[in-house]
Amino acid sequence: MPVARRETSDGRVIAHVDLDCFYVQVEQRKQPNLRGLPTAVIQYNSYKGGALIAVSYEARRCGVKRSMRGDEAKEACPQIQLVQVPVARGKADLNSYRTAGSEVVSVLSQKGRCERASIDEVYLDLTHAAEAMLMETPPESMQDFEEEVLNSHVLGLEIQDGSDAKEEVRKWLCRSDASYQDKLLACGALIVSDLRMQVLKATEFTCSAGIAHNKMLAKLASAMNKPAQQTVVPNSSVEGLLASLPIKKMKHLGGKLGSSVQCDLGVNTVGDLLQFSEEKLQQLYGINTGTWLWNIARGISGEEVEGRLLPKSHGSGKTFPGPQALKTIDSVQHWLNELCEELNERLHSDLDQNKRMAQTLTLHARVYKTGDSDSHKKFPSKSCPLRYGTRKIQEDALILFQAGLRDFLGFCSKAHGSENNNWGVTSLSVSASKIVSIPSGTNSIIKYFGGQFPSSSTSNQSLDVVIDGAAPSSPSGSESCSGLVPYESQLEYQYPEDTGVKLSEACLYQQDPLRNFSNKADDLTEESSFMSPLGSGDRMTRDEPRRELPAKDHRLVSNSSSLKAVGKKKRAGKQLQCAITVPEPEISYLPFQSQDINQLFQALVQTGLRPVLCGMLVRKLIWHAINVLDFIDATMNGCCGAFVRDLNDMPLLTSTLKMVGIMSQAICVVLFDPVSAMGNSSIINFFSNYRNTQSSLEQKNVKNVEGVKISSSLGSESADDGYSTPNRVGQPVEHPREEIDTNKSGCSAGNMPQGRQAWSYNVDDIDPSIIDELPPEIQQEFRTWLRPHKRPNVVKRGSSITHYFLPDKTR
DNA sequence: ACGGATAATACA
DNA sequence: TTGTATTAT
Repeated sequence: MPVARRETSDGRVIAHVDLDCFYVQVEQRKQPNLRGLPTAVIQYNSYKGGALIAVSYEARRCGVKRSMRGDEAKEACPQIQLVQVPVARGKADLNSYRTAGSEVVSVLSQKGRCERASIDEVYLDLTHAAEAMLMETPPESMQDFEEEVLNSHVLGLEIQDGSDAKEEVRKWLCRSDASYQDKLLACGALIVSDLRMQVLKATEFTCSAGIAHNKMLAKLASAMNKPAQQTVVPNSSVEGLLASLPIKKMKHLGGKLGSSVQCDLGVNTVGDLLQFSEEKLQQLYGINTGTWLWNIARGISGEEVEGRLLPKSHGSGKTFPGPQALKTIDSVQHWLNELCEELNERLHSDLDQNKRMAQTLTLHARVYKTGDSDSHKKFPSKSCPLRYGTRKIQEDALILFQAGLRDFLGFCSKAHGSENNNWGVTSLSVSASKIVSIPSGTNSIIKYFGGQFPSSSTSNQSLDVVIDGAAPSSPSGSESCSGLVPYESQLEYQYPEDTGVKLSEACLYQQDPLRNFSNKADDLTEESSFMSPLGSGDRMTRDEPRRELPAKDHRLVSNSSSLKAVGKKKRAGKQLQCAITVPEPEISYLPFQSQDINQLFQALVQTGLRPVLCGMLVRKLIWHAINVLDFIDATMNGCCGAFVRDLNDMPLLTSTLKMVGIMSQAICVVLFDPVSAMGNSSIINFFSNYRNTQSSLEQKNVKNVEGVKISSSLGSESADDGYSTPNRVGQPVEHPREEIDTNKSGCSAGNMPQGRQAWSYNVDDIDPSIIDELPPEIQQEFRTWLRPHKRPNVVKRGSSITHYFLPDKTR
């Protein structure tokens, strides 16, 4: 349910744009001879002519409906042209539609904030553009209008019989006695019609649109006149519209909730909800949903148009209906491999094109169980940190599946090989989520404060980058993972602590038997090596087997302007030495070295910004640092990354949450002063101040956490992956049990060394106006930290460890 | 258990 | 937090 916000800030101009039968249009653009013909897009030709997923308006007029089968469609409309969805790796490949959708977005995102709501829908916030037009060139001053805008539909505008609709629309658009809001909508209509023409020109796609004062109404309106038309919803027509709008037509009410509402309250239309008090609705449907219902009955919807042009997750899935159900681990592995390959491809596109990386891998499956009583039990979804590289994703996905299967089957079933007659997989999907931008944001901040950091000038030298060829990758291929591996044995597998270093080194450089067979492009990224700043000895000098580095692979070539390649050997002793290979040039981060975080904070304070803002900046920097390390880890499987992985690479462990705080600390220490992480350092001291505030309960938690850590070398290790071997270099962190934060410790100034100001802060106490002090290009990012979300339905459970470094997104 | 593949979001 | 459920196209 959307956030139920009460404010009726409805001077806004919101548009919803919807591509008409989008997949059909994409195919028709590919094959122009299909234009104007009744056409449908189908996938999987095999069964009953395939499933219809898009139907042209010509075909709809013939009575063809989506969710018909290809055969039925032929029956209803013999002339229909059926086009198949492209197939890749044995499954539907929707990429052409995704890119076509992006083309449209790039046109539509020009006149205001744009939210890509789905592959073929966007919301636009055109408030500013409309206001500007009203100021500069109001419709009433215009001589004539484009034909297109005169085709708009204006809800509630009476068109007399025999009168000219376009003339009526023209008059409505330039009514000088209209309300301010209506005038804004008129401007919106002009803008949207112009945008739609631009879309047509640039992409050859037609779309329909709704223009209203909020998202909900705009969405309703865009569906009212299709295809290739637009509809305006003036305030005056809202009441009438909702009064006759069936509940189920409303977004979010098309399913069970809508049915309940109809049932419980005995209502049919949205307007019928007007008679119920907000309290009543809340009492029935919860605080958020109740308020939301109360609002929509009045045409109120405070949802913001999110400025988001890209998807928040990527997924690849396939169903195996009926007889096609997968009955063996091997077949599951085969399909997982295909799905992961596609996912990997898309992740790499996203990385290349958008500089984003996903952090979580999730596996979903539908599995039936024959015979057993609880055969309706759902197969559990499982997730783990996402490591980049096809094979890693494939391995992890299989492990996740096996873990899920183990849960699903319970302990009853013995693990016998790969043959199992008890179950069948009817659908598989892998998805990648928690996508973050890689640290160009840090860069932008640093640039903004460029040169203002005292003594932080070690700059590039502080991060020495080694460009190196490949090191061996996992020998665990398909074969070592086949068969049902008992989950417990994976979990318990561990390396002896004291031999950690040697062992990992040995593993790291062992010859990979599969290496010569690797020929996939992505292997380049997963096989790159990464040197630890903490590792003993200089591994770079070892004459390990090395793959030639193709110069053309830009992923392995760093941009020397921001990252210095120091060759194979240079190790400057005590300075931070990170060997980093970046997937793209341009990536630079932390071009300074801070002796401790507080110094950074102080440096920021000296720039004149308010301390609370500086605290946010510090956090943001560290937050990006975390991303960097994840990135390094994912790309390199390096030793720095191993730090993180020790703490983080625990697929399937639910106690990961507890680790986050400690992980953050480890990252911080490693990034800022890894050498000192081995001994005493100002950072350690800095953090040790927090130990005092630690409660005994928290101590207990930490203890558990450590226990978990020791026995949690799950996943890659079980796959005998030299890279993923926990690369325990000495003691990971000197004081791993230091508390990270408590809800209120917030960092009282008394705890601060030398009585400096605290750089921590409490989001609740922040005056949002501080953001205005920031440069515009950063403001937006910070705003999202402060944006209040919804009232929690339940009282927040007190978690003793808050995320010290992560921005508090929930207020 | 053929409305498939994919995405977002709310909630526990 | 992870995992589940709902909704939509």
